[in-house]
Order: sequence, then structure tokens, then C-alpha cells
Amino acid sequence: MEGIKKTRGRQKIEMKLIKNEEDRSITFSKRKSGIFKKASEISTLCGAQVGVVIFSSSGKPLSYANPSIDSLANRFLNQLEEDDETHPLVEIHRQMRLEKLNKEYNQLKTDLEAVKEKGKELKRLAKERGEEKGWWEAPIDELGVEEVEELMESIEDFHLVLTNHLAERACSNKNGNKPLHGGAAGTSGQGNNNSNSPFVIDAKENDFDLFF
Amino acid sequence: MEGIKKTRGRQKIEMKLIKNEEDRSITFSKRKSGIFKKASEISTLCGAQVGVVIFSSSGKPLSYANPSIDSLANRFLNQLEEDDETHPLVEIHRQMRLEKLNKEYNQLKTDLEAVKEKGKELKRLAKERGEEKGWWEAPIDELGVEEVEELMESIEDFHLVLTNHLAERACSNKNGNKPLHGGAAGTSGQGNNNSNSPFVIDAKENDFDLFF
DNA sequence: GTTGCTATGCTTAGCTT
DNA sequence: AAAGCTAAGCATAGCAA
Repeated sequence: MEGIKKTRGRQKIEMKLIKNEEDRSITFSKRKSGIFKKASEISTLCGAQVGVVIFSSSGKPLSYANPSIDSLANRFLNQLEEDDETHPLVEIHRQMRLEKLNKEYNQLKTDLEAVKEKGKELKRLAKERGEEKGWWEAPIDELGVEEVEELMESIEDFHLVLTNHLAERACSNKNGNKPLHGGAAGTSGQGNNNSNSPFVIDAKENDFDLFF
Repeated sequence: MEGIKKTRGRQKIEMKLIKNEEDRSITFSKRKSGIFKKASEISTLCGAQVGVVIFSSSGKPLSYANPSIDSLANRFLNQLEEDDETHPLVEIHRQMRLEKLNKEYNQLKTDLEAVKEKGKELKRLAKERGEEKGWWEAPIDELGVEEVEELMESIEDFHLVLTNHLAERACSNKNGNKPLHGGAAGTSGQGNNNSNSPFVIDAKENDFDLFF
């Protein structure tokens, strides 16, 4: 009842890089959730397709996309809460299955995002070369060839990745067929570690987190 | 001073599609700005790379990406406000130049986004086929081949687009070389209209808006 | 390293212009 | 129909556990 306040509540902060590393990572985590939530909401309210990718300062890619992951996450949640009592074996099967699906999906998504990221890098590089001079100030022809060629290489690599995916699938028509639900989300350690490869953002933690 | 309230203030709304079309588009516009702002903020505060793409219900792609577009937009704004007095001819040259750059950039970006969009569509299709059954419930092999092949086609098309870009640039080493600044942002009507092409989202308004 | 709390700043639904 | 307003709902900075 007294005038003693437990906290100062939300405080205004300067819009610049948070220097304290811990604060920064907490803020990142909280705001990331906020953005994903907003993305989810505009998608629901307005029927818009939304894609958000956030690379943390450590290089970890986190993403939200409508409507797939959205509903997927909801399914996960519902399942986790509703049928907590299942046969252990089925449960294990589910988990393995989901882990594989999740991994596959993440790989595909990572590749896709990497292509996009490559495009951004193109601009970034062009910008950095001229100190403060942005790429749009440079002559058109000057910024063209090398970067576009680089991008094309990425695309070709991406194409290769997809080809492999296809091949793998074509050869493995022997997995279970029963539609299954929910389970744990995290997949870890994908092995694909080559810092110079166009599709590896950060070899050490190249995983996707599912939102929610 | 009296207790008469001018408005009811913000009201709670159900988290479902807004049926009234006008309300929906207003909400879309407002929340889109909100999301872009949040994206900008997490980028600044946490040094994170962020990419956001939102397709309005009419199919118009809007995007925010850190840091390129962000700073680019600021440059535009600054220029527009600061050197409003220049030689008309130079001004015209700038505008043409920027229009071309902007167009090029938008095209590249559109292509990039479209590839990503294709990936999302893949999931969407897989989801729709089984009524309420999400793609992750379907057997892995069932959802693989056709959609991935479709995606691969897109990639090949994209590759072609890039090849053309490259070729165009290689042949046109005759344009002006003077680094120039700011100007108007909007480009309109790109002509590239083929609803079944993998890279045309909405032929009628296939442009990008710059944020801010 | 997370999670929960609370007071406060920020966003935005419904109006008005 | 685009921009501005107001009040209420929401997000979140700084702590605490």
C-alpha cells in the first residue's frame, strides 16, 4: 500500500547498441519473441503471409513464417499438453520422426534463408568498400559482376542441396506412413561445418529454434 | 476536465481475421509499420541482422532488412531534405539513375523473396492437401518429390534471371560513372507480368516499398 | 542462463479531420 | 483515404528469485 515501488518499471533506453552483453542477450531474447508474436498477429488478423529471420549476434538464425511454423507450433503445444499419456514406444517413434522432419525442414529453410542472406551481404559488401559510400551511390556497372557471380554460385550450391534432398527422398521410400503428432522440438548438431560454404551461417550453432 | 471521453481508446480485439476490409487494411498498415520498427530496433539494440518480408493480402511484398535498406532509406531522406537546391539537369540525372538502381534492386530482391515464398508455398500446399492435416503429419516421402522439384524449377529460373542480369551488365559498360546521391524512391510498373511465373507474386503491383 | 514480476513506456483500435 | 488523436491494451527494462 505504501509508496515504495518494487521496480522502476520499464525505462526509456537509448536506441543504440546495448554494450552490456548480458543485458543485450536478454533484450534480444525478449524482443525476438515480441517480433515473432507481432508477425503471428498480423498474419492472423490480416491474412498476410509473413516471414521473419533474425540472426543473433552470435550468428544463430531464428525464424518465423506464416502459416506453417505458426500452426505447427500450436500443434506442438496442444499435443504436449493434451496427450501426455501415450505408449513410450510410440512416443519415441514420434520424437525420432519429428526430429527428422524438423531437421529436414530446418535444412531447407536454412538454405533458403542463406540465399536471401547472400543477397543482403551483396549490398553490405558494396557498401563497405566505399567507406561511407553506399552501394547505390556507386556506378551501376562497378558493383555488378563479382557479387552477382558470387550470388549465382550460391544459387547453384542451393540447387545442388535441393537435388540431394530429392535424391535422398527418392531412395528412402521405406519409412513409416502413419500420420503422427507432436513431440519435442529441438534438433542439434547438423555436422555441416564449412565456414566458407555459402549456406553455413555459423557452424557451431546452425540450428533453428521453433517459435513458442 | 470532465469525465467525457473522446474515444474508447484501444480496444481488445479477437485474434482472428478482421472481416471488414477497410479495417483490415488499416490494421495491416499500422502493424506493418510497428513490426518494421521493432525489427529496426532489435537490430540496433542487439546488433542482430534482421530480415522481414510481409506479403499483404493483395500480394504486395513489403520488406525490411538490416542494415542495407535501413541506412539506404535514411540516406534518401537526408538527401531529400538537405540538398533541395541543385541544378535541374543533375537532379534529373540523379532521379533517372536512382530509378534504375531502385528498379534493379527491387527486381533482385523480388526474385530472392520469391524463392523464399516458394518454400513457404511448398509447406502450404502440403498442408492443404490433407484438410486439417499439417505437412509434418504426412509421411516424409509423400510430401517430398513434386514440391521440391517445383522449387528446383524456381531456383533454375532464378539462376536464369541472375544470368541475364549479369549479361546485361557486362554489355552496358557505358553508363555514367559519377557517384550520386539521393532522390525519389518510388518506381512503378515493371511490366514483368506472368501470373504463372515463379517470380511474379502479383503482376499488378509487383513493386517494393522502401521502409521509412 | 531462465523465469516471473511490476511499473512504465509504447502500440494501436476506434474515431475524428 | 491518409494522417492525427485519445485512451486502453501490451510490451518490456530493470529487478528478483
